[in-house]
Amino acid sequence: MPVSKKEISPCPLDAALSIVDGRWKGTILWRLSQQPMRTSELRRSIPGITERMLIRHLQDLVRDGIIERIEELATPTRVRYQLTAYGLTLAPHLEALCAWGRIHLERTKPVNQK
Amino acid sequence: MPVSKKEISPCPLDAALSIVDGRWKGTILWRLSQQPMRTSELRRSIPGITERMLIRHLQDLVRDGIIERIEELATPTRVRYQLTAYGLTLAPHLEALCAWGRIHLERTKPVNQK
DNA sequence: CAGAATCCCCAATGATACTG
DNA sequence: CAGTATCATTGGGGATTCTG
Repeated sequence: MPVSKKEISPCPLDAALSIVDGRWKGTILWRLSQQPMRTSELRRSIPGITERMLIRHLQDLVRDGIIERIEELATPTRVRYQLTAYGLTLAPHLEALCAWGRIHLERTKPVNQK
Repeated sequence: MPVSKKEISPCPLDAALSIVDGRWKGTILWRLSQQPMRTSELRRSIPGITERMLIRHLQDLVRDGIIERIEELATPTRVRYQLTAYGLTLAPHLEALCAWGRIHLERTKPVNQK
């Protein structure tokens, strides 16, 4: 039986990583950890993402309790996404990784000196 | 042209996440951050992983400079893998995530009370 | 024992059109 | 604007076999 991706390893690191597992989740969380954003703002700020994946990932993150969906009252539907209190407990670790990633990018950059 | 997975987003968080992106990389790094291990030890300690993916992921991590491959002198080939100095700079962040993951698992556990 | 080489499937992602 | 519904594609990764 095909085991769903993260079930056979009770490794807590995998549990955490599964939250950000998805082509665009890292980027999305990166933005939202800076400030709450509306759906269209997110889409525009993430070049290349499709509407489908944006919504899908946002729903995943909502389901996991990391972000929350706020409907603003307006005639054209307006929705804002922002980190939850729980999401805020994860954010610092992602920021740390982010800082490491910056160094990693510099370290890697010279390679693509084509 | 199909953009290779992590190129279009210069998001440093994604850069860091790409390192641990792979079905078993989290688990592998988790073990190796505890202690250096031989290939067969790793395989035995990670139930479910196939030889193919173990080797593949190990090679990825070596290429990324996170771990290093040490050939021990012995008649039956013996290889040991361990974190590099660079990998050691990443380890603390993974451990932090790991700690968060433990909490997350507890938080999630009640759901699977089948 | 460590690793390479094939074959192949399916879930994740993309593209696109549609709804309230 | 936010979200849904389909269909097509792809590459990650599982199963298996082979080599030194």
